[in-house]
Amino acid sequence: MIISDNLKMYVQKLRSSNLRPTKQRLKICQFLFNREKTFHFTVEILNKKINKNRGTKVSLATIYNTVEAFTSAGYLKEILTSKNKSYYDTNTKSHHHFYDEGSKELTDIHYSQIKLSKVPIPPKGKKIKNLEVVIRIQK
Amino acid sequence: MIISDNLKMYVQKLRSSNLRPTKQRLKICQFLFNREKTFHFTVEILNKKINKNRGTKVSLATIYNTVEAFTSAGYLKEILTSKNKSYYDTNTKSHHHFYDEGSKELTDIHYSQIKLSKVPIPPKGKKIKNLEVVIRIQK
DNA sequence: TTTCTAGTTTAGAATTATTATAAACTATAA
DNA sequence: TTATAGTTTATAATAATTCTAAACTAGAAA
Ligand SMILES: [Mn+2]
Ligand SMILES: [Mn+2]
Ligand SMILES: [Zn+2]
Ligand SMILES: [Zn+2]
Repeated sequence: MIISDNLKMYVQKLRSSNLRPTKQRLKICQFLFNREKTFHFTVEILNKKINKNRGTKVSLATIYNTVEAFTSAGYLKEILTSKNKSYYDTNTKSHHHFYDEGSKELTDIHYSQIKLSKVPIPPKGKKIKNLEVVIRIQK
Repeated sequence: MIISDNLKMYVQKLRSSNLRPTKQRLKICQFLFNREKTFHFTVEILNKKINKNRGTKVSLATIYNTVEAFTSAGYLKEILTSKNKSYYDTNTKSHHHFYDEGSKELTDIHYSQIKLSKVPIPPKGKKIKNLEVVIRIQK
């Protein structure tokens, strides 16, 4: 197996978070992070894509474990949008989304594209943890 | 059984939506709508409250059916906030929420308390269905 | 008032997404 | 090379919700 440059990069990235660079994790890194644009996905989608072309299979449990590990490490962000499925995002910067109720797909909205000119003060003792907007759209 | 005035009102309300005024639905109406302030709940919470004091029990299936029927009829609104549990709201007007990640409770924010001075145009062919903000708070 | 029937309730089974378990495997430090 | 903690995996368990089908009932019609 030829170790490409970006593979070496992912090995470092994983090591820096105390995650061993296993072949499963590296395969998932390549798939998720070796791309230009933001990728939004559910575990179901990721599992299908990773295991599409036959070859060494990555188990569903490992897909779940890895998504959880990458989220904890800050490589992925969870987007709360749907009531019965978790969505994840390779764009970990603070930003907003369109959520298409028909196709069930998320699209990025750059943080500066929404301006909140009035925001209420949270109840005392509480602070705002997250203020990212999900705009629900449909045909 | 004495039929109180508000019970008669709920009978009409249900009939107007082609829902038969069964004793289960009326009990749930009394509990949900005979109050001053907004009530936010999950099916689990509603089930506990309705079946707290022993007496005639309403089955969990009926709680689910009724919440679904009331939501379709426009008497309840579903709030998408948590990844694995549905939240409902007796306040069906357009408004925003604080969601406390600790207590997992929703609090109303009046529609006028948040001002969005810049909102992106949705992709062509799509229109905005809902623009209600959930502000996640914690200690 | 009685009868009829579509609508409703219910217990329990099924489904879906996710998490837990525990045995087999493996990266890597010693 | 060996030891071992971390990882993967199949499978079981769990939690929320939906489905199923039999029993029940509201209310229209006879
Ligand atoms: Mn669910
Ligand atoms: Mn779940
Ligand atoms: Zn995004
Ligand atoms: Zn509310």
